[in-house]
Amino acid sequence: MKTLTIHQVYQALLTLHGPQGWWPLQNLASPYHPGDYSYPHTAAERWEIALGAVLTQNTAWTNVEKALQNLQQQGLSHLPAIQAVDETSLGQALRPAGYFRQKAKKVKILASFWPNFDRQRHLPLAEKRERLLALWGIGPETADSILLYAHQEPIMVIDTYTKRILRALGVLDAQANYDDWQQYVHQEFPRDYKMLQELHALLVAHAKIYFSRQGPATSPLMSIGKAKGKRADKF
DNA sequence: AACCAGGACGTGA
DNA sequence: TCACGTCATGGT
Repeated sequence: MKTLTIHQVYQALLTLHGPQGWWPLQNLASPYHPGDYSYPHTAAERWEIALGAVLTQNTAWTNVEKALQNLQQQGLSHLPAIQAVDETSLGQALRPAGYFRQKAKKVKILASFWPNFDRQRHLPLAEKRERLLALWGIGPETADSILLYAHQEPIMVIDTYTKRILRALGVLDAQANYDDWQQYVHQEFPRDYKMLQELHALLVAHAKIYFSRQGPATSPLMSIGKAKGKRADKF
Protein backbone atom coordinates (compact mmCIF):
# COMPACT_ATOMS: atom_id res chain seq x y z
CA MET A 1 0.00 0.00 0.00
CA LYS A 2 1.25 3.44 -0.91
CA THR A 3 1.74 5.57 2.16
CA LEU A 4 3.03 8.97 3.15
CA THR A 5 6.63 9.24 4.23
CA ILE A 6 7.35 10.47 7.74
CA HIS A 7 8.76 13.62 6.24
CA GLN A 8 5.57 14.25 4.26
CA VAL A 9 3.57 13.79 7.46
CA TYR A 10 5.86 16.25 9.21
CA GLN A 11 5.45 18.88 6.48
CA ALA A 12 1.68 18.43 6.36
CA LEU A 13 1.34 18.75 10.13
CA LEU A 14 3.60 21.78 10.21
CA THR A 15 1.39 23.48 7.64
CA LEU A 16 -1.76 22.51 9.50
CA HIS A 17 -0.75 23.42 13.03
CA GLY A 18 2.39 25.52 12.85
CA PRO A 19 5.45 25.07 15.09
CA GLN A 20 4.46 23.68 18.49
CA GLY A 21 7.47 24.48 20.62
CA TRP A 22 7.35 21.90 23.37
CA TRP A 23 7.87 21.11 26.26
CA PRO A 24 4.69 22.86 27.57
CA LEU A 25 5.53 23.24 31.23
CA GLN A 26 4.13 26.21 33.04
CA ASN A 27 6.41 26.86 36.00
CA LEU A 28 9.43 27.55 33.88
CA ALA A 29 11.47 30.68 34.25
CA SER A 30 11.94 30.97 30.51
CA PRO A 31 8.95 29.42 28.76
CA TYR A 32 9.37 27.41 25.62
CA HIS A 33 8.25 29.43 22.64
CA PRO A 34 7.48 28.00 19.22
CA GLY A 35 10.58 28.31 17.09
CA ASP A 36 12.92 28.63 20.07
CA TYR A 37 14.81 25.38 20.40
CA SER A 38 17.60 26.73 22.55
CA TYR A 39 15.56 25.84 25.64
CA PRO A 40 16.01 24.43 28.28
CA HIS A 41 18.82 26.59 29.62
CA THR A 42 19.04 25.70 33.30
CA ALA A 43 19.14 22.64 35.53
CA ALA A 44 15.81 23.69 37.09
CA GLU A 45 14.17 23.70 33.68
CA ARG A 46 15.60 20.30 32.78
CA TRP A 47 14.27 18.90 36.04
CA GLU A 48 10.80 20.28 35.42
CA ILE A 49 10.69 18.51 32.09
CA ALA A 50 11.74 15.20 33.65
CA LEU A 51 9.15 15.66 36.39
CA GLY A 52 6.40 16.42 33.88
CA ALA A 53 7.34 13.40 31.80
CA VAL A 54 6.57 11.13 34.75
CA LEU A 55 3.42 12.94 35.82
CA THR A 56 1.85 12.80 32.37
CA GLN A 57 2.06 9.01 32.11
CA ASN A 58 -1.34 7.95 30.78
CA THR A 59 -2.76 11.20 32.10
CA ALA A 60 -4.30 14.32 30.55
CA TRP A 61 -1.92 17.26 30.68
CA THR A 62 -4.56 19.46 32.33
CA ASN A 63 -4.42 17.15 35.34
CA VAL A 64 -0.63 17.35 35.38
CA GLU A 65 -0.90 21.13 35.50
CA LYS A 66 -3.01 20.94 38.65
CA ALA A 67 -0.41 18.73 40.31
CA LEU A 68 2.38 21.09 39.26
CA GLN A 69 0.43 24.00 40.76
CA ASN A 70 0.11 22.08 44.01
CA LEU A 71 3.85 21.47 44.08
CA GLN A 72 4.58 25.14 43.51
CA GLN A 73 2.12 26.27 46.17
CA GLN A 74 3.62 23.86 48.66
CA GLY A 75 7.16 24.90 47.89
CA LEU A 76 7.96 21.57 46.26
CA SER A 77 8.95 22.79 42.82
CA HIS A 78 12.64 22.48 43.35
CA LEU A 79 14.61 19.28 43.53
CA PRO A 80 15.93 19.62 47.12
CA ALA A 81 12.41 20.09 48.46
CA ILE A 82 11.12 17.01 46.67
CA GLN A 83 14.08 15.02 47.95
CA ALA A 84 13.30 16.13 51.48
CA VAL A 85 9.53 15.66 51.57
CA ASP A 86 8.07 12.30 52.59
CA GLU A 87 6.43 10.17 49.93
CA THR A 88 2.94 10.35 51.45
CA SER A 89 2.89 14.15 51.53
CA LEU A 90 4.23 14.29 48.01
CA GLY A 91 1.48 11.93 46.91
CA GLN A 92 -1.20 14.22 48.29
CA ALA A 93 0.14 17.08 46.18
CA LEU A 94 0.19 14.80 43.13
CA ARG A 95 -3.39 13.54 43.48
CA PRO A 96 -4.85 15.48 40.54
CA ALA A 97 -2.38 13.76 38.20
CA GLY A 98 -3.78 10.33 39.06
CA TYR A 99 -1.95 7.16 40.18
CA PHE A 100 -0.71 9.40 42.96
CA ARG A 101 0.82 6.67 45.14
CA GLN A 102 2.79 5.22 42.25
CA LYS A 103 3.79 8.61 40.94
CA ALA A 104 4.97 9.77 44.36
CA LYS A 105 7.29 6.79 44.47
CA LYS A 106 8.45 7.37 40.91
CA VAL A 107 9.15 11.06 41.53
CA LYS A 108 11.10 10.30 44.71
CA ILE A 109 13.25 7.77 42.87
CA LEU A 110 13.83 10.06 39.91
CA ALA A 111 14.61 13.03 42.18
CA SER A 112 17.37 11.17 43.98
CA PHE A 113 18.80 10.00 40.68
CA TRP A 114 18.51 13.23 38.73
CA PRO A 115 21.32 15.56 39.93
CA ASN A 116 24.09 13.11 39.14
CA PHE A 117 22.44 12.03 35.90
CA ASP A 118 21.91 15.59 34.71
CA ARG A 119 25.48 16.47 35.58
CA GLN A 120 26.63 13.69 33.25
CA ARG A 121 24.38 14.66 30.37
CA HIS A 122 27.35 14.59 27.99
CA LEU A 123 27.55 10.80 28.25
CA PRO A 124 26.55 8.69 25.24
CA LEU A 125 22.84 8.59 24.50
CA ALA A 126 22.57 4.81 24.67
CA GLU A 127 24.19 4.74 28.09
CA LYS A 128 21.95 7.46 29.45
CA ARG A 129 18.88 5.67 28.09
CA GLU A 130 19.86 2.45 29.83
CA ARG A 131 20.33 4.26 33.11
CA LEU A 132 16.90 5.84 32.87
CA LEU A 133 15.24 2.55 31.97
CA ALA A 134 16.87 0.91 34.98
CA LEU A 135 14.81 3.14 37.28
CA TRP A 136 11.51 1.88 38.62
CA GLY A 137 8.76 3.92 36.98
CA ILE A 138 10.69 5.00 33.91
CA GLY A 139 9.70 3.11 30.76
CA PRO A 140 10.76 3.73 27.16
CA GLU A 141 8.43 6.62 26.42
CA THR A 142 9.21 8.51 29.59
CA ALA A 143 12.94 7.92 29.15
CA ASP A 144 12.87 9.14 25.55
CA SER A 145 10.76 12.18 26.46
CA ILE A 146 13.35 13.16 29.04
CA LEU A 147 16.22 12.59 26.64
CA LEU A 148 14.59 14.44 23.74
CA TYR A 149 13.17 17.43 25.57
CA ALA A 150 15.32 17.89 28.66
CA HIS A 151 18.66 16.83 27.18
CA GLN A 152 17.98 17.69 23.56
CA GLU A 153 19.06 14.26 22.40
CA PRO A 154 18.04 13.20 18.88
CA ILE A 155 15.70 10.35 19.82
CA MET A 156 12.06 9.83 18.85
CA VAL A 157 9.31 9.51 21.45
CA ILE A 158 6.74 6.86 20.56
CA ASP A 159 3.47 7.42 22.38
CA THR A 160 -0.07 6.20 21.79
CA TYR A 161 -0.84 9.22 19.62
CA THR A 162 2.18 8.62 17.41
CA LYS A 163 1.29 4.97 16.94
CA ARG A 164 -2.38 5.81 16.36
CA ILE A 165 -1.68 8.25 13.54
CA LEU A 166 1.12 6.35 11.83
CA ARG A 167 -0.81 3.10 12.04
CA ALA A 168 -3.84 4.75 10.49
CA LEU A 169 -1.60 5.87 7.66
CA GLY A 170 -0.47 2.29 7.19
CA VAL A 171 3.12 2.83 8.28
CA LEU A 172 3.61 -0.23 10.49
CA ASP A 173 1.52 -3.26 11.33
CA ALA A 174 -0.15 -3.89 14.63
CA GLN A 175 2.46 -6.24 16.02
CA ALA A 176 5.29 -3.71 15.98
CA ASN A 177 6.71 -3.00 19.42
CA TYR A 178 8.17 0.23 20.80
CA ASP A 179 11.66 -0.33 19.42
CA ASP A 180 10.29 -1.23 15.99
CA TRP A 181 8.44 2.09 15.81
CA GLN A 182 11.40 4.06 17.00
CA GLN A 183 13.83 2.41 14.60
CA TYR A 184 11.46 3.07 11.73
CA VAL A 185 11.26 6.79 12.47
CA HIS A 186 15.00 6.98 12.95
CA GLN A 187 15.53 5.38 9.54
CA GLU A 188 13.02 7.57 7.73
CA PHE A 189 13.51 10.93 9.40
CA PRO A 190 16.48 13.25 10.09
CA ARG A 191 18.27 12.47 13.35
CA ASP A 192 17.88 16.08 14.48
CA TYR A 193 16.56 16.84 17.95
CA LYS A 194 14.77 20.00 16.86
CA MET A 195 12.92 18.22 14.09
CA LEU A 196 12.17 15.21 16.28
CA GLN A 197 10.76 17.48 18.97
CA GLU A 198 8.54 19.17 16.43
CA LEU A 199 7.46 15.91 14.81
CA HIS A 200 6.41 14.40 18.11
CA ALA A 201 4.71 17.57 19.34
CA LEU A 202 2.87 17.94 16.04
CA LEU A 203 1.67 14.35 16.16
CA VAL A 204 0.29 14.88 19.65
CA ALA A 205 -1.38 18.16 18.71
CA HIS A 206 -2.92 16.59 15.65
CA ALA A 207 -4.07 13.47 17.46
CA LYS A 208 -5.76 15.47 20.19
CA ILE A 209 -7.98 17.02 17.54
CA TYR A 210 -8.46 14.27 14.99
CA PHE A 211 -7.61 10.97 16.67
CA SER A 212 -9.38 11.18 19.98
CA ARG A 213 -11.24 7.96 20.70
CA GLN A 214 -14.52 9.80 21.16
CA GLY A 215 -14.38 12.67 18.73
CA PRO A 216 -15.90 12.31 15.24
CA ALA A 217 -13.30 14.44 13.49
CA THR A 218 -11.72 13.27 10.25
CA SER A 219 -8.04 13.98 9.87
CA PRO A 220 -6.90 15.94 6.80
CA LEU A 221 -3.93 13.56 6.72
CA MET A 222 -6.19 10.75 5.62
CA SER A 223 -7.13 12.58 2.44
CA ILE A 224 -3.52 13.48 1.72
CA GLY A 225 -2.47 9.87 2.08
CA LYS A 226 -4.04 6.88 0.41
CA ALA A 227 -5.02 5.15 3.62
CA LYS A 228 -8.40 3.49 3.59
CA GLY A 229 -10.99 4.58 6.10
CA LYS A 230 -11.51 8.00 7.54
CA ARG A 231 -9.93 7.29 10.88
CA ALA A 232 -8.71 4.29 12.76
CA ASP A 233 -11.50 2.77 14.82
CA LYS A 234 -9.54 0.17 16.76
CA PHE A 235 -6.05 0.30 18.09
C1' DA B 1 -22.54 7.27 33.52
C1' DA B 2 -19.14 5.03 31.07
C1' DC B 3 -15.06 6.21 28.79
C1' DC B 4 -10.69 8.31 28.14
C1' DA B 5 -6.08 10.59 28.99
C1' DG B 6 1.20 12.11 25.81
C1' DG B 7 2.47 4.44 30.60
C1' DA B 8 4.69 1.27 33.52
C1' DC B 9 4.82 -2.67 36.43
C1' DG B 10 3.62 -7.42 38.20
C1' DT B 11 1.95 -11.70 37.06
C1' DG B 12 1.04 -15.99 34.62
C1' DA B 13 1.42 -18.79 30.55
C1' DT C 1 8.29 -12.57 25.07
C1' DC C 2 3.42 -11.23 25.68
C1' DA C 3 -1.33 -10.52 26.94
C1' DC C 4 -3.87 -8.91 30.79
C1' DG C 5 -5.07 -6.67 35.28
C1' DT C 6 -3.89 -2.76 38.19
C1' DC C 7 -2.96 1.88 39.39
C1' DA C 8 -6.47 7.02 40.12
C1' DT C 9 -8.07 11.70 39.17
C1' DG C 10 -10.70 14.89 36.34
C1' DG C 11 -13.02 16.11 31.97
C1' DT C 12 -16.68 14.88 28.42
